[in-house]
Amino acid sequence: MTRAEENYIKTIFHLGGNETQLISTNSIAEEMETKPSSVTDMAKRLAHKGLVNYVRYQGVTLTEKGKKTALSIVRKHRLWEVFLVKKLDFNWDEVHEVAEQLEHIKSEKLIDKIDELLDFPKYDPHGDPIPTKSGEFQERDKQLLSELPIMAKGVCVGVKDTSSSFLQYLDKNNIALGHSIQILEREDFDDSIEIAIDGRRLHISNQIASNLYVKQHD
Amino acid sequence: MTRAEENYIKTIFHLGGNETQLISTNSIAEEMETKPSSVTDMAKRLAHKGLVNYVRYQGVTLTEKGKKTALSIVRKHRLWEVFLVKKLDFNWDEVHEVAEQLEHIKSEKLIDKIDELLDFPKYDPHGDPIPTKSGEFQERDKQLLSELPIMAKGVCVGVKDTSSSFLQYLDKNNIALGHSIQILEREDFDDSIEIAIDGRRLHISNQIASNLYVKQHD
DNA sequence: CCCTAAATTTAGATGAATCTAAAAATACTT
DNA sequence: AAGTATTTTTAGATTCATCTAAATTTAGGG
Repeated sequence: MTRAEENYIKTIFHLGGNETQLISTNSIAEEMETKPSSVTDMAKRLAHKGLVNYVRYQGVTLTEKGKKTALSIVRKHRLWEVFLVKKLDFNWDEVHEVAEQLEHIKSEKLIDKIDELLDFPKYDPHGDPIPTKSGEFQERDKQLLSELPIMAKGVCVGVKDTSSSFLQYLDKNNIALGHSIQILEREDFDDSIEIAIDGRRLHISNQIASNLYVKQHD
Repeated sequence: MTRAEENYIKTIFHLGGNETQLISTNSIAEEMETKPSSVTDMAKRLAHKGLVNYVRYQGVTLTEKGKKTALSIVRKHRLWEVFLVKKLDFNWDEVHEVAEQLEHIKSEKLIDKIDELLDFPKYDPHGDPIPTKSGEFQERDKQLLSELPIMAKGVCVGVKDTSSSFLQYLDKNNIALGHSIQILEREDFDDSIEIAIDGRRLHISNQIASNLYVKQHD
């Protein structure tokens, strides 16, 4: 598999690879910042290799083989992210681009050893689950903070946006995975919310709240 | 820089990149298991980028910029090899291909952190020196075991051949870097030698002896 | 249900990296 | 010094991954 092929497979997976619904060439192109015509070309190539089902003018879905490939890449990406944070003291906002390169290293032994060195982590630094070696993978039970009812409590378990600027905002405001959050008030006008976190009160916009995942508890 | 360009620069360096003498396209092609015509093409491209001096029908040498690039790649390769052996328990005969991929990862911070994690090693698992971040690099004082005079003693400091089969031969016979070796006898007929190592006596062929580096002592 | 707008694909071009086969330059040899 | 052998380069083709511009298909609105 070439690097480009792997990147397409990964993108298709992120765009809904586990479902049966077709992913449009346009959405792939947008996500990858490339042109739809390039996606069409690649869709044919991937279909030829048995990694996707391609229906002209409709879109693509991953085959079983494609899903397996995607999970293996996602596994590598997320394990490398954990490695960078835990072993090399990278901050969680600077791991993405490097992991983007490391995920293409071809050595089963290498990634298994990294997994072992990290003591088989279940989640990456952004709270996303890490597929197992055998390809098991389950989304965590979570919801967006913006969807939590008023007065409800939850633990911060992940982020939707992983951009540097968002993660740095969270750092600056001392919001980290594992923290408990309670929604105190919701402003009707702009859906901004007042939260309690770590004994502090904080006012955050809806844009922030709709990029933070929490797991509700009582 | 593309991966192919980096690989050419690295090969030219290994073929005598520090000297002023021109490296022939043929020797590069042979080393890289590619065709001379491909090398010619790439030589032009690299010359255009200011990484090599290319003289038609004569060969190439690295420019200062090319040397700096080569040292940076060699540094990455050797640091990754140390990482694989020291942190992930790879054997020294299985690190080469993986390091060959890892050396192309583009992140200055990553390699500096790896360097730090390993406590700034000076030599890779095969005894080759690791260039510093600033590009300082000096070959170790060493000679081939086959060139040591009779009764002379030396410490094993490196290997010339890094193939799996050679390294596994050394493992099997308990010859490792750091061991002391004395030459007891040399057979005129085939230049094989009898050595003392670790209080054992061992008979080794000239082919083995001429792939093991030692530093002579008294 | 037709017609336009949007999405998608085709056709043709480009650049990187490679190859083969033929031509050119250099090196050897007598 | 001439002729042959070797090395190196050129020319032309191929594959991957991409693009632009034109053509085609699908979808939505009156």
